[in-house]
Amino acid sequence: MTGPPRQRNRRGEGSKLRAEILDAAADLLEETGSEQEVTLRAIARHVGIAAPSIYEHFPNRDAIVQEVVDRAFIDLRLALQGAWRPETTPAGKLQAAGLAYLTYAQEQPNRYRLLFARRDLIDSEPTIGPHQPAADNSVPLGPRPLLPARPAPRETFLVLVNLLAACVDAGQSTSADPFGDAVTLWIAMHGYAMLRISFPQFPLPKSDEFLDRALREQGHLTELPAWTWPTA
Amino acid sequence: MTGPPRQRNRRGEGSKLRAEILDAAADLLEETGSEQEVTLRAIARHVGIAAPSIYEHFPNRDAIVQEVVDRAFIDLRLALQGAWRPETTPAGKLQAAGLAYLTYAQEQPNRYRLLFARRDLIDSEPTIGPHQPAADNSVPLGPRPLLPARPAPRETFLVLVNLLAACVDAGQSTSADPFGDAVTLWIAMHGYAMLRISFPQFPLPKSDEFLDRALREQGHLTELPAWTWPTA
DNA sequence: TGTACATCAGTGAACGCGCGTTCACTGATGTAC
DNA sequence: TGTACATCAGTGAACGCGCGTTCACTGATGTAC
Repeated sequence: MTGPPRQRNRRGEGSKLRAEILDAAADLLEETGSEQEVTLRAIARHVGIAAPSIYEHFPNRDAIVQEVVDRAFIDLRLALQGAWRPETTPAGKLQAAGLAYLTYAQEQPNRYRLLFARRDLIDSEPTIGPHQPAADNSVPLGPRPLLPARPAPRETFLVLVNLLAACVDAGQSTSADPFGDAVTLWIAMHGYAMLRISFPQFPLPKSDEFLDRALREQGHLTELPAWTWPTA
Repeated sequence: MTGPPRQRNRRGEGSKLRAEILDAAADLLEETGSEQEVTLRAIARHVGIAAPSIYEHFPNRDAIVQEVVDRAFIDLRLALQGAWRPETTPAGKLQAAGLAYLTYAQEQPNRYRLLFARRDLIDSEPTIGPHQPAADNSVPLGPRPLLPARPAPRETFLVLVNLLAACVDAGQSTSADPFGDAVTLWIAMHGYAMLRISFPQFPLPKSDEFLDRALREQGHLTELPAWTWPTA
């Protein structure tokens, strides 16, 4: 460790260091792009503390990474839910959330990739729900029982489902299967986001154009607001 | 190292070990799912040799991983190109290649993920080509100059472009921009493949249904052969 | 055909490194009286 | 107000481990004569 010794937190403020550790881990992850490089000692260096100090706040290295991933999913969900103004129409909300999704992936590519790369998350992720029969639009969108194991991915995806269902209710989408169409929409957005991360030089369409096309073709949206702000 | 000592190769057959090393590295990668776990010593253990023996055939660990990635891209391209019978129509070829793509990703998920996860590949991948004006269908599909740095990803993608352009020529696609539409098709297939890998339990559509929908909507195919073999 | 020797595939021991984790500790902060 | 003491945030040294890489070597395979 270099530099002047760190000012110690006062009594009762030990949790400040906990937050600093998590921030440092998230920073390191985004910088290095590799979960393996987020070592306990690298985190400690980044915060400016001795490595054993971390054990006051986390039982082991993996607990830190786990919490970083959970926070990343929550941040993504909050980004989607905070993307629109309250008075916006459902279609405008879905459009804004979609752009927020692509923007999140583009601005924090390594964090976004990590969301889908954790083996434990992959293995434990339960079925979100069966395909709903397309007879009516009554997708079970209310509060579902939260399974204890990592609800974050499910909750994030359900934002999309709910928004699309709201479009149907408002007559702005002709989707007969909002759940299934939200899945296809997600596939398109994920594919776009991942390819853009993997090959930044590849001539992908612009994100707003791609998103509008996906909303129309995969989400069966019939009315889409014009873009009023510039996108990449 | 355990077990009986390995039978040494005869003179002039040293390159057999080279192939074994590459195979072992590919196996390890698919088993562990993590590039970092493909250590030089783990490879040596898997082959049944002493670790330094590898240096007879590769300058260092990274050269092995690099070659594994290159081979994976080539294998994917060969899988696409070997997917159809010679007498198949262009639309049938594209359909078969698309299914081969999704199958490759599903059967070798970690290998597929690695294709898109190498930082050096990402940074060095040059622009494949600009969007072509949609005025005519003359996408430059002939042999392009192969840039020395990692042509494998480009060549693989160009298989899709060429197949879609052939569909246009044969009147089986109304695409006005085969290059751009192949990009969108690739986005859809990549999104499907990656989500299926990340969340095997998630209720995605079946791969043949998804593919046909993508071929129609993204590829503007007008005629699609019926599936004559079962898919997952 | 026999033998001395060169070649070459592969080995074993060792190196320095960064890692996660443990342990006994230090010294400033706050509290009891 | 002063002082002894408990608390608690954080430290420094050390551990065993697996890693990539190096080095001098071994011993079977093939060749020259």
